[in-house]
Amino acid sequence: MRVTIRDVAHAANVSISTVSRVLNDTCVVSEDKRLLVLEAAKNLNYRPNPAARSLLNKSTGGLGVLLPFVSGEFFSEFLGGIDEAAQKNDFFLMISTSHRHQDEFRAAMRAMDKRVDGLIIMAPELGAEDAASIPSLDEPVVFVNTNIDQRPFDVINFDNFGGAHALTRHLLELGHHRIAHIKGPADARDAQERTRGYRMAMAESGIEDVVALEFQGGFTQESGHAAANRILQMDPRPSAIMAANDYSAMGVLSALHEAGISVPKDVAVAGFDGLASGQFTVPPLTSVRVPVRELGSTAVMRLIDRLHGKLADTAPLRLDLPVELLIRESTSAKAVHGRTPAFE
Amino acid sequence: MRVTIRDVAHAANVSISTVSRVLNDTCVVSEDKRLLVLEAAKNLNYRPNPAARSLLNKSTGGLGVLLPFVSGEFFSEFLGGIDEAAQKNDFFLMISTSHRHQDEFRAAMRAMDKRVDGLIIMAPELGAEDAASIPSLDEPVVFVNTNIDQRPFDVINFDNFGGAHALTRHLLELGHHRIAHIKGPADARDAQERTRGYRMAMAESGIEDVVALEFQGGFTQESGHAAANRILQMDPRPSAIMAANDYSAMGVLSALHEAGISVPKDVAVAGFDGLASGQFTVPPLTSVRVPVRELGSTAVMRLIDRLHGKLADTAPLRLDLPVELLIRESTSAKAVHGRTPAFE
DNA sequence: CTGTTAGCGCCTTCAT
DNA sequence: ATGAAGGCGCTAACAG
Repeated sequence: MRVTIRDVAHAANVSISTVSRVLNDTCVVSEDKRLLVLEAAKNLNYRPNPAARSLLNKSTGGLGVLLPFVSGEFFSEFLGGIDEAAQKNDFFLMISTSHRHQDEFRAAMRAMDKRVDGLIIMAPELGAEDAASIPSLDEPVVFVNTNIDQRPFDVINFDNFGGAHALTRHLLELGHHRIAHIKGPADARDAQERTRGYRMAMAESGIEDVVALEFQGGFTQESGHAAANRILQMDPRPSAIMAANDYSAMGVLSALHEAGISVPKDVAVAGFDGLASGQFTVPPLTSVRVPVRELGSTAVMRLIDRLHGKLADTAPLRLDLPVELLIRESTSAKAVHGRTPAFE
Repeated sequence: MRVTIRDVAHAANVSISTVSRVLNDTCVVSEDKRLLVLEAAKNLNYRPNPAARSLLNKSTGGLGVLLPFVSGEFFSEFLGGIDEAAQKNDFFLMISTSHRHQDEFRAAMRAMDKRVDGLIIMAPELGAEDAASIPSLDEPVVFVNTNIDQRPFDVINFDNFGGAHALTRHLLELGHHRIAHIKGPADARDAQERTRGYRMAMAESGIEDVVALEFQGGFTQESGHAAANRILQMDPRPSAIMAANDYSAMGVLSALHEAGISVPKDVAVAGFDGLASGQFTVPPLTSVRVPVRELGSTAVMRLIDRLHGKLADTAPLRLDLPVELLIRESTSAKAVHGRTPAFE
């Protein structure tokens, strides 16, 4: 933070406004002075101070991303999509995590405030109270994988309900009736939607009392492992397990392996998310591919459109990205490939 | 218009400086005015503008992270470690990627400049020319997983050489002699170190002409797959393959699977990085666990110490974090099943 | 075309 | 204890 525009002006024997004009190419400057300025700036290794600039501009050139975690395949892919789109549009990225905690969520919001031009928020567990505090920000916000029904924000989600419905139907069509379901975190709306899809498909098949088949999980491998062990104690034992996400399903696989139970012969297993590592499990995991990367890039593009004022009085976006059934060996020795049946 | 300190001062019937003093708790203010200010600030939802503040402070409260990619298990875990440590110390995070391209690397450096108080840079492919341009920054820098021999920066690496050496010895001790090696990107120093460890162990075993056993890879699954197919055409065929990282090794596993070759019975396979998903491959992958998460948090702590001036005239850090051999079934059936290895 | 001037929002001496 | 005034580095009027 040492060499300023003033130093450059002095070195080039011009005024500071001329320097500014040359560097921003904001109006015509005589060629000789232009070169002089460029030369001086280069020699002095001058780099404008973005803080000073954004004090005038009211714009930072940055996008904020607030999500539960940065690690894990799901968030990692999401960030990849965000990063690519942001870089392509010359925005820098500020990233914060909530760890699904309200206080960290608020702290992150505070930290991003005015340091970025817009926010992308993923908070599946976001309660109504937090949602209410969001309009206090000046920046436009795009929510992803979050259910904010009542507010005028752009919202981009996956078709969690449709995917879970299709996945459950897949199991039903294989002849399974007793399909246990391992739920995600109770407060996460995406998890709730998946459970809803499960229940709907079961109900459509005339299967009552699914509640007895539902087990609490937490989107983690450990929770899936624990739930599987509880499921194994049921009598009669379910012939299939549909976990709310792939990590849980991987926990299930390891629990079944430990118990000497063969998949899919004895018990079929399915996950959700379509993580790349699901190809490498034993056996490869049936799942629902959600377009995580695309979710990120779509959110960035939408946000940038808003920032450019292109969407000034457009109605808030409400988009559910389509998901895709990935049938692998964990449910059926025969692997097929297909899109989500239209359930809208 | 956004609400400024002036609005608060007006609403509370005090001067701007009083507001500043109350909000920053910078000197004693009479209790009644204090409450007045706090009240007004709350009512107006006043949030100080960080740009204006950092113009004076010359500090932003942020850390920059520059790395090749954000997605993938390796970078994802690294970011997790960074995020945790940064959050604990109330620093926000700016993240940019180079995709291993020089121009993107420089663009990212420019974007971070002055927007953060310090930088963590992971650039295994960093050439001497780029290294030369780095001192032009005013912020302190900690390099991770990067070899910058000649410059006075803090550098934290893994013991790539030692890990590769130990891993190769493990294969040699299992009785393998013809051990093929799939290298990482030619310009990546961490990959080079791993290759060096491989060569050293081979040489110590009296095995000459290893160059014929080395194949170019690129740290990706696809490159590992392609290299494996080339290896399979060798005559005599190597009995073991040591890949420069886990992703390559997973590509090898799939190529061998396609070719109907059994692992580890026909060919043993080993990776490097110790990714979590290596537990789920068929068979589970022998690897070298590198403490990625710890690398991130250590770098943050070191950087913050520098920022606090605690390390004013300390010599630059040069630290190699220890790695750990993870022996799984892809090299030795004994690891999981408790059977005698077939080679003996 | 170019230089001078007035802020952007805030903190920090200075006075009072 | 409080208010007024002077920048931080930069851009955007406004004159010349």
